[in-house]
Amino acid sequence: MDKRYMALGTSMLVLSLLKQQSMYGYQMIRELEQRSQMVFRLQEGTLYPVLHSLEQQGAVISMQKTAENGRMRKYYEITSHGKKLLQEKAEEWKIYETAVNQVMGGVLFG
Amino acid sequence: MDKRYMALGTSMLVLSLLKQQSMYGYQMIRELEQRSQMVFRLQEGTLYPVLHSLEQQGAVISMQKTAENGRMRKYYEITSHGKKLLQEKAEEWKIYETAVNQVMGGVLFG
DNA sequence: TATCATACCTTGGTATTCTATGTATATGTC
DNA sequence: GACATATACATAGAATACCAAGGTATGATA
Repeated sequence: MDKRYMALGTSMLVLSLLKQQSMYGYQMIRELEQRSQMVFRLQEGTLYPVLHSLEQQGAVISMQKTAENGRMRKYYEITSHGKKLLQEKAEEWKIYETAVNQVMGGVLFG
Repeated sequence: MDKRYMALGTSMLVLSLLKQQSMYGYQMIRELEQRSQMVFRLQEGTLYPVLHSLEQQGAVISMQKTAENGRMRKYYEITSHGKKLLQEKAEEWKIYETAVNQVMGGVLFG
């Protein structure tokens, strides 16, 4: 994950994954890589603190489960508060995206 | 300026302003506010260090001028190196923007 | 049994931006 | 003339986001 770009919040991306389905941390890292075509390579040192923080805020809840393969996994589920938070962040992202493109204007080519 | 969002680099926005015309610092702050409809409210404590850093990198050059009103102004001009840098950043921005929208998918509404 | 992939976690550091502050000049207003 | 406001530059210190590097532990593979 490139520091210059991710400051908008790993939390927004994490919440948007969890809105679609409950997941465990390790899985989120793989999912983000896939869905972003390797643009977002989330580090564990980034993700786990973010998850803990989101749980403290009440945006997600966690449940320990033992998978078929015997491994321990900590599944995270988004709460209604988390959904509201995500909605807000998504709106801010749209505003931000528009503003950048407006300023960049002629520089962009696509 | 909201810390969560500007991490992509004030420098990209600054360079894109300077590509269009030479400007002095104070002017850039006003311009960015206008062009982004007040989304980007660059702080002086952010801008000036960025300008100094860009100058050190050779992405811009500065010239002191005294304006008609007698005020001192430090005009900045983008160099060819700066233009190349801007082009790179603009391409990264496009990649990043696409990736976010891909991950966000259903969450976005516009 | 050694190594790899999975799965969790924390500590310490760097980079970016903000807040707060300082200096100085010009302009408008009372 | 005095004072506030806008212009115009600058720096120091704090906050934040993210990463790099390390640790623990289990299951699968060779």
